[in-house]
Amino acid sequence: MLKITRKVEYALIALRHMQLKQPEELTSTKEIATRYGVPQQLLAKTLQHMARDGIIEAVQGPAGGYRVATNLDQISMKDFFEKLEGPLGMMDCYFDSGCIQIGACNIRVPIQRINDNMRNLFSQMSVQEVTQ
Amino acid sequence: MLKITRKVEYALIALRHMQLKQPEELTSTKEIATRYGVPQQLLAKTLQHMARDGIIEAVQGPAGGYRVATNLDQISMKDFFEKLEGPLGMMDCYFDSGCIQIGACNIRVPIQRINDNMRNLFSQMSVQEVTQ
DNA sequence: TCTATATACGATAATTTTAGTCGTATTTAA
DNA sequence: TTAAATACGACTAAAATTATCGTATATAGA
Repeated sequence: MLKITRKVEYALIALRHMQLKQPEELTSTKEIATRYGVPQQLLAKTLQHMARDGIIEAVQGPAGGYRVATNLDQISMKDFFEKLEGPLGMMDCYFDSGCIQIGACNIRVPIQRINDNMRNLFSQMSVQEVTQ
Repeated sequence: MLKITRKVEYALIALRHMQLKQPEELTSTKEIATRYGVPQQLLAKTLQHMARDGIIEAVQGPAGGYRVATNLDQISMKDFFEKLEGPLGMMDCYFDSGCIQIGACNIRVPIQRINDNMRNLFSQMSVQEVTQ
């Protein structure tokens, strides 16, 4: 319960690794995969995902790789989570209204309150804070 | 990601339902299951679990049921989560040290920081606040 | 005492989500 | 031209979650 996914975990590992280098320096998927013992293909997809989202920048071809593209101070953990995993809610009904029981449900409002607290927590935390 | 389980969801529904009654009044599993369209057997196990933990009190036999046993003001959402689901960590390595990569891992400390924030959030939130 | 209705609980099955792999295409430096 | 890198959809495997089954125990009320 309340666990982060490997995708997010690998993304954070990669970002932290890249931040230890010079801003312009490139890092390949393979380098991170072997360094941290992480499955290369899954990591690759995660890095491609982050590149699409503009968090990192991709350079193709041999001697290519990735580098941090954004000021990680400007992106919150909430946005980071949502870019990688979609809407951040402890229950699906926070966004969906697909729940049939929604009329009978007696905890929708309370759960939203908890959820707001959690979203607020991660809104105030930058990726920089975590990976620095 | 970062979702609560049905067990916790059903537990909250049950607690909130019981709080709408007089303190001594009993509520059966069936009553809650039919009222909120929740699977009775799973709810039953959850209520039994809460009874073992002293959150609610069980009365056996026909016309039996459950009632709230604790002052829900005195129990935090963190403790509530942990009673029902075990240790509350966004990554297993927060508690376990089974991770082989633990030496190479570069985000253990950062993740612990996030985790501490989340545990702190739920430590300061009482069950009463949520279910009142 | 018998019966119906309730809790107690371990074992197992079904479902859903997450994690990981495969195959192929594209890019580009050397 | 080749080798090493990113790009990406489809598929498979594994794990976690959710739900059900079967049986035992308790007890109020007829």
